[in-house]
Amino acid sequence: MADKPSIFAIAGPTASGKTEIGVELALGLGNGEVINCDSVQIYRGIEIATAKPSPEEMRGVAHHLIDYVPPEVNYTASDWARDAGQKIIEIESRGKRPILVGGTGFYLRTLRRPLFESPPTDEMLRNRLTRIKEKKGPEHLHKMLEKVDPQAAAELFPRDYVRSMRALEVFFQTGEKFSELKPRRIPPPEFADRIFLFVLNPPRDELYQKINRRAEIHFEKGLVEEVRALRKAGVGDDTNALGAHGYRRVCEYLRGERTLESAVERTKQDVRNYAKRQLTWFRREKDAVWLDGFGNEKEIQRALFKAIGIYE
RNA sequence: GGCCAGGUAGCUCAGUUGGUAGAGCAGCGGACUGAAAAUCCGCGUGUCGGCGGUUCGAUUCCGUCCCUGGCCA
Repeated sequence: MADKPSIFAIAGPTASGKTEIGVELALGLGNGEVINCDSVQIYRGIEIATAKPSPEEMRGVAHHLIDYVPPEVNYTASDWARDAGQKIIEIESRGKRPILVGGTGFYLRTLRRPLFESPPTDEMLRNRLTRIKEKKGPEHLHKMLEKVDPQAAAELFPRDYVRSMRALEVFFQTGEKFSELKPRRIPPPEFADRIFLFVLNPPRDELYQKINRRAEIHFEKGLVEEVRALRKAGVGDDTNALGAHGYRRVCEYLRGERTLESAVERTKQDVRNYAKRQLTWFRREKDAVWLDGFGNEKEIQRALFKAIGIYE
């Protein structure tokens, strides 16, 4: 265990400077390679509003799991955990150091503590359940779940249809109850306890200002045109890719459901609320080491280097 | 300058036939086991524009002043 090196993970809210400090760390280690841990940067073709690192920002550091899934595919946390796990092994086999960088807390948790064995999403079934939800309301799915798996239902809020739906899907696909499958944990991968998590935590008001500014820049840089082109190429409004921040609101605008101005404002709000939820998520990761500032600040970078024992 | 309508939570507003007030949004906290940039749960004290007056008691009625918007000069 001591013979294998640590794997560092940089997390934190959107716009907190994860990319910068991640690259800095890779360079500091001398042989680091970044593995993306962001559920949207995964997708190819969606660019402007995703904060994907540019070649200049990468500064020669190799980046993995970016731009490698077509936008019409719905990629999931378990897909990422599988791919990231393979990448870690592959990178280490070449004698390099993988660094996980990204703000999708669920992905990171799934990598460290694998989900229990359950079938992949059945799109047909999900569509059917979605139609039931739209027709009879989210609570109806919860009522259905109460009948087949009362224990799982008891742990969910009736309106939380995403979770009711998944529990129903698992039951219909396997005949087994979600609540009974849940304790059957898959053991964590070998590298799980070599992962050391750092969380950026900039001052809230500054973070929000940066988020607001960023959203405006995305629209100025042609976000609307990008969405138009994607839709023309056949990417559906209901895909994960076009559900991302900015994209989602632009789709509503293009469907005539809101004004362009309200799309900009609503996007800012979406991202602010999301940043807050990310912080809530990472507070739950008890082993995380918090870095109170933006990742592009020298002081914060020094704090990180000091914490992991790299001295300049 | 005159007339009218307003000034109530960070914003938009509701309300109190006089007993010091409440929604939405924002914001804050939380949950999260194959959609996670998703989905869901919880949290509402603020000189009710200022100053006087009437009243046991005024944010509510009266007077006056200030501010905003509209109309008329």
